[in-house]
Amino acid sequence: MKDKPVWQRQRRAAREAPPLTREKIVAEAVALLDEEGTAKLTMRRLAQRLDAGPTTLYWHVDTKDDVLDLALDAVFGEVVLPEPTGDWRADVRALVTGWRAAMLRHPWSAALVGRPMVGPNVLARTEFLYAALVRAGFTKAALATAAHGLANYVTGSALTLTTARSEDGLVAAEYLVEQWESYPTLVDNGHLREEDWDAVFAQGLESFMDGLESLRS
Amino acid sequence: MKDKPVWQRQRRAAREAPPLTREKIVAEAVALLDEEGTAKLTMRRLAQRLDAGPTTLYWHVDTKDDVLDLALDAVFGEVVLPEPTGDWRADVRALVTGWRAAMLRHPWSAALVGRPMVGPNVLARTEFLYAALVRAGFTKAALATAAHGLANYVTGSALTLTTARSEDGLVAAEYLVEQWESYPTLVDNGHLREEDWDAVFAQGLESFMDGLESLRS
DNA sequence: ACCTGAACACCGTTCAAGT
DNA sequence: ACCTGAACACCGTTCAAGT
Repeated sequence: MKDKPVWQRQRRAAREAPPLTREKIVAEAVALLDEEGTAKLTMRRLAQRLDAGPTTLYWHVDTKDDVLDLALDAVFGEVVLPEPTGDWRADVRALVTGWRAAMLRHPWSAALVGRPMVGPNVLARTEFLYAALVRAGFTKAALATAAHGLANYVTGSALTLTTARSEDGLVAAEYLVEQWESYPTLVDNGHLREEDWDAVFAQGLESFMDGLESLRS
Repeated sequence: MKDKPVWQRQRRAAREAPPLTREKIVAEAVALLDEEGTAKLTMRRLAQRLDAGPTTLYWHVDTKDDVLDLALDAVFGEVVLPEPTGDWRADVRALVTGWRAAMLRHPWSAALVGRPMVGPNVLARTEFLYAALVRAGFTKAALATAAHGLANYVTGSALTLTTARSEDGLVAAEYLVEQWESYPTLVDNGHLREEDWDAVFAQGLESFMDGLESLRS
């Protein structure tokens, strides 16, 4: 029986080296998004970076939206789950600060929040948030208010900040200044020209938690 | 001199009837988005609805993103600017409630907030918000905290709600229930299964404003 | 089980040309 | 001043076929 020609053996070896997995696809998608942003994420370009044919991805994933969902959940995987301390405000603060930091490291992520978030990493963090609030004495409507309010606050803050920092955002801020006559209060108070976003975030979080105190039972 | 043939005169008349304007384009875009959602908005389909060639829109608008920016600003145009009452909480509550309602009437709008919002309608509402807060005694960092926090709270709430109500959102909620063992607190407390979203929103808003009181000077 | 190429039905946008 | 059609350089996704 005749042996296979060299080329074929080389091809096989080369191909066996990196068997594509869903994990690799997601990791590469995150890298692509970090480097070039949402608009540049294409199934074809993603496949190219993985040395795969453009249609190969569809064996591991059903659709491009799947890739985005998985990438977003991967970002949440970076959020460390804090050790519960017994102080609900400390627990919430720790979680939510890490949550925001992860989104800021991946500026494309905040804008993806308009899709249902039921990935395991998201749910684990949300579970922690609920658990911390339950321990603090929030129940029923008050619990829903606190949990959704806090989650909305973090993601909203992250989205506002990444938008403001984007190229378009900086142009927009300059454009606003030119319109002092129409929007004096905005311009005089530096809307979109904030410098210390971290402090704004932290102060708002404390204020919100202050306001939630009276909802505990 | 020979008169023009009939067909030509008919064509002209027919064409002169609806001269395309940016306003008409935006109105039609909003209608299309309301009916079919963001994914279905296409320059070609939009043009078709306006009885125009696919490339005609580009005389009135530079890019598809322009259309989206204009459509989003149009939504904010529906938010009525309340009469200032002297009670800062009443003013903020009125503004922010109308703001949320407008976004809920156009469920696609919340997900568009990741672009810089410097349209005249957005800015007028934001100016009102800042002015109300300045009247209430917020300045500097406290003002930025209150303004951004409240804005993030509204848009975040609207986004969470429209996402939860979407087709994918309902599927996601069912999927979550199946995972009681992994996320007991979430499932037991009806995360994503909220019924009275209006109450959750209102209670969170009051809590936040409670917490902001101490920042006034 | 995993990967490929060809092909389908679309996209946004440009531009020379028309009226 | 406003509109058009043809054309370019892409898309996401399907599917029969390969190994």
